This record gives sequence, structure tokens and C-alpha cells, in this order.
Amino acid sequence: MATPMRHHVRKAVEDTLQALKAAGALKLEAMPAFSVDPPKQESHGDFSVNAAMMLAKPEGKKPRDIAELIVKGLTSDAIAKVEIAGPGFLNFTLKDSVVQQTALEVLKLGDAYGRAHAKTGTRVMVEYVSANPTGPIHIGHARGTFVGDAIARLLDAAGHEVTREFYINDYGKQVETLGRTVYKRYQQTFGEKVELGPGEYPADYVIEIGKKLSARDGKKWLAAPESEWLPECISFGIEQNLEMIRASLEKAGVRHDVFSSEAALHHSGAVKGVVDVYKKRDATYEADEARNRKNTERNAESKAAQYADRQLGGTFLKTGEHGDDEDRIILRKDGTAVYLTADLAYHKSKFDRGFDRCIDVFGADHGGHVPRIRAGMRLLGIDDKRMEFVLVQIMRIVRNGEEVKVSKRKGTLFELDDLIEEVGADVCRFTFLMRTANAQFDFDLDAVTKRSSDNPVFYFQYGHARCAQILKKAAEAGTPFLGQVTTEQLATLTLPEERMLLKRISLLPDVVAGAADALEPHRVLYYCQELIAGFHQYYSKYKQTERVISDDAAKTQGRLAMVAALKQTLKAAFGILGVSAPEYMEAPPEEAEAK
RNA sequence: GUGCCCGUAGCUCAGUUGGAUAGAGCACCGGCCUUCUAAGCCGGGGGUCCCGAGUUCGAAUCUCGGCGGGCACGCCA
Repeated sequence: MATPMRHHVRKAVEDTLQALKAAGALKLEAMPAFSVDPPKQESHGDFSVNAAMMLAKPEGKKPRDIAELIVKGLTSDAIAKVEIAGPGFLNFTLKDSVVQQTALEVLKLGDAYGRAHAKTGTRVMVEYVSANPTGPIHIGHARGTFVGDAIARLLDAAGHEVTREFYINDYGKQVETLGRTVYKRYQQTFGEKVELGPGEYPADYVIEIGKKLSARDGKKWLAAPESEWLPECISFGIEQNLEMIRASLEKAGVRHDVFSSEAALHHSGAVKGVVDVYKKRDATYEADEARNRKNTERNAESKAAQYADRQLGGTFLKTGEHGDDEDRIILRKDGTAVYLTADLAYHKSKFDRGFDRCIDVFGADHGGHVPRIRAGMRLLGIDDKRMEFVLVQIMRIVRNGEEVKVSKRKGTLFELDDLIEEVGADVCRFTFLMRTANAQFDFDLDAVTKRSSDNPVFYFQYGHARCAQILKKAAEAGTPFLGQVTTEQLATLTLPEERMLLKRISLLPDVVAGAADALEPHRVLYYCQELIAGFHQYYSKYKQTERVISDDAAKTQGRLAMVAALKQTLKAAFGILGVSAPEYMEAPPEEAEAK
């Protein structure tokens, strides 16, 4: 789905190389994987090709000599000019008419512009958020939430069939602790004097859950034995928290297709099932500790050292044979499964359900988990190349120059809801998507709130709004843009800035494809930045002289077509990022004079 | 100690999978609104791309070795 313009250049070079081979001028044992990229410097033409340099070695010729051969052999009628530059670059300049066609292409495709022309047929699952249902979504999840969502949008645009999934860790000690806390809060609603124990959740939301339980069931559980109230308090707590989580996700503009329960994997036998498969495949053994246990010195303060005495032996999985540091336990001595076992069953279920690719977005603190899952899948005979892990690095929240400390245990949560409330959903999302996922960064609340009027997100949105307002103005002025444009009208787009804008517009499909391939949504954002900057420059420069709407009917229609194409392009890109594309933006409040 | 991630302008970060003279925003200085929004534009200062080797036509980018920061290294989830 390369842009037509880039395709012209690549094809022209490939055809020429083949012709040179046929004529005996080049050996060309294999077509080189040369690049066709827009150069950094606009003066270097529309696309720069490094084919001559790549062929220098295999052909035993100088790059510039090969470049000469290619230039002489070129026959394409889309090309206006080719120059040999630097060490042997071929700098192509396309004919204006080819560049101008971009506007037509975009308008013709409409909302399909920027999306893959054809479905890839690949079914891909993106798993993200996957928070414990022991509390609300907080800032610790925020980055992965938006990054995962944008990756899903990106893959969808790239033509994949995407399923978004949320894995609910609703099994084990943590949810049991939740249940116990809920029960105490429930008891307190009837005036009973009970104190929370260490490790229980002191935050207010559990108080609310306790109130709701007593409102629903009255004193029903007060005299009941633990075997009855505990399961009820657990499931009620999870249910309430999930409701809260779903509501937060909705506010964040994030949606999941499937919520998958860890507890269900245990109850359905899927966990036992995957263990049986491993046993059948001779991938397990019984032992007191992993046979290939690493005896490297560990930091005395590490948790590994702290919990060393709890290791009693059981059933081990031979993950060490497939890239993991050592084998991992999957069944404790008492036969119960550990977290990893359920996660292996879960990942197996993804492939059983027919997904071709599985992408996990999770925090960098789970990075050590990756090799185990990969090894576990390989031990099932599943190619682990079908799995990709996007590790979202830890983020710090900074206010007044200081880190905001949060702790679930202490009850000092910073909820995603509060963050969105404070800075707005678009600003929030934008701030996360501005960075690559695997680099740490500080979320400076002062920077995004105090300076809200010059926050980058508004710069972006203003670009779209400006396009919209010009189109609106044209309609009011009696020269509406009707969605169609002729070659003659397009031919009026001769200003260098117009040419550059059209060229940048034409690159969206390549940017989307590249970003999807790399699972890096932020590339789309930086592409928008360049596109919008180009537009603002154009607008400002010609504000007094060459306005979009003028007495020249052909020029007006040509320019309106370009503006409409730009608006369409931005809308598509914003859609991938999940940021809204406003038609109009209110002028910002007057800043107090700071002079 | 071992593994993974990061180190680019005063600050926050990009850098098109190895390309040409390393960019943007913020901050600072100086300009631009009678016309389609000045939430914008133009100009200026600001760099040991952490350090050192190596790979090649060519390195911020790849390899190795250091230094600095973060996250992990559990039969918690």
C-alpha cells in the first residue's frame, strides 16, 4: 500500500535495473533492497534512492558510475528530474501533475484514505490494560491503556482483523484480600468494630463496595461462615471494580472486545489441560528445584532472596531449553497451579481461538515474564514469532517539580479518572502517544495543565479546525467545495508550499504501514506534526497574497481540494491516535499580561 | 552480581529500521493581526548525539567494552 508516488519511483528504478541487466551492463544477481525515501532536505527532490550505493559492492563498480547508468536508462514518464548527489544518491523529482494527483486520490478514497486497500486476512489479538480487578485503573495502567488502544487502532488501519482483549486477574491471593476487605467494610456499615489488617485495601472505593453489599443483601452475611461470605465478597468486589474499570475505559475512549477471566481458566480445566499437554510432550519433570537453577549471586534485597525459603519443589516446565534463564515451576508440591501456569493456558487459548498474531502490551516490570511465555508456547509447538510484546516503561507523575507517590496499600491512588478529569482525555492520550513506549518519561502535570493553551495537542487540533473553517467559509462565500476537482484546477497548485503539502499528504499510507509494522503509534503523531506545521506556514505566508478563497475560480477550487484532502488526512491520522478532530476551536482565554 | 530498557539543545522528547549540513515543542531574545481563527507565523542564540574502540562508501542508529539512570531477577499476581 505504498503511496502511488513512491511506487512510481521504485518501479522506474527496478525496470531500469532489469533493462541494464538484459543489456549486459549490470550482473544484477539479485534485486537490491534499496530504499525510496523522502530526503530530509526538500531541495534534494521528492524521493531519494540508494540503489547505486547498494550495488557498488556486488557489481564491483563505483556508486556514482552505477548511478549514471541508471539515470541514462530511465524511461518513466512520471519523473521530471533525476540528480546524482552525494556519495551516489539518486534524487528524483516527480512531475507536478503526479504530485497534484494526490489530492484527487485522497478525496476519492475519503475515509478509506490511510487505511490498507485490502484486508491482510491476519487475525491479531492485542491484549492490553489487564489490570487486577482489585481496584480502579490508576496511572500505573494509563500508559499501557492508551498505547495498547492506539496499537489496536493502527493494526486495524493496516488491514488486520483486530480483537482487543482485557485479561482479568481475578484469581489468587489478591482478590481474596479484596474479598476480606470488602467483608470488613460491609461489617462496618452495621457498626461492627473491625480493623483492616496489613495488606488489605484501605482506599475509599472498597468502603463504597461494602455499602453497596449491605444495601443489596442487608445483614445476610453477618452471621454466615467464611466459606459462604468470602466467595460472595470476592465476586461482588470484582464485579463492582470491573464496572468501575469499564466506566473509566469508556471515558478514556478505550474499548475492549473481550474480557477474559483467569479464574475461568482454572474452573474450566484449561489450566490443568495445558499441564497435561506439557506432560504428554515430556516437557516437565518433578523436582525440589529447577535442574538448571542459576546460582548467580543475587542482590540480598531482591525478592528472590527474600522468598527463597518458600520454594518447596513441584512440577517444573523445561523453559530453560527454549531461551528462558532456567526452568520454571508450574505446579506446587500440593498440586496447585501458579500464576505462570494460568498465563500459559491463557496464551494457548489465544492461538486455539485462531489468532495468527498475539500482541501483549504490558508494563516493563513484567519484562521478565516474556521469555517464560515464549518458551512455554514453543514447548507447545507454537512458533513464538507469532507473539510480540510491547513493554511500556514505568512513568513518573510529576507535580510542582516533585514525583507524585502512589501506593495501593496505603490507599493513595491516582486514578485514571482523576488524570483525565484534570488534563482532559485528548491531552492525556496525546501526552502518552508522543513518546515511544519503551522509554521512561515524566508526566509533568504542570506542563500539560498550566500551559494548556499551548499544549501540542491543541496545535494539532487547530490544524484540522483551520481546514474545516476554510471549507465552511468557502461555502458561505458562494464558492463551496463540492468534493470534486478537475486536472485543470489541480494544475493551479504551483506554489512550492502547495507541492510540499501534497507530497506530505501522500505519505500517510506509508507512515501507517511503517508504524503498524513497528507497533509504534507515535510515528503517526510526528507525521501529523510535520503536516500541520507545513500547513500553518503556508497559510501564514500567503495570508495577504494568495488566499485559498479568491476571485480565481479554478485556483480556489484547486486549493479547496488540497485543504479538503489535508483535512481528510488529519482526520484519518487522529482516528488512529484516538484524538478528536474538532471542526471549530474557541479562541483561548486571554492570558494575563506577563510583561 | 545477572538480564532487559534508556542516555540527543537549559527542560520534555523525535530522529523514516545504516544515509547527505542532527530536528520539534517548552523556556529565553526580537519581529508579524483592517481580510479564511495570532491555539498561528518568521528570525536569533543554544550540541563532546554519555565516553572509548570496532564494522563500511557512510554510524545518533549496528557490535564489543566502560560510565550513569530505571525495571526486573518469587512456588505474588
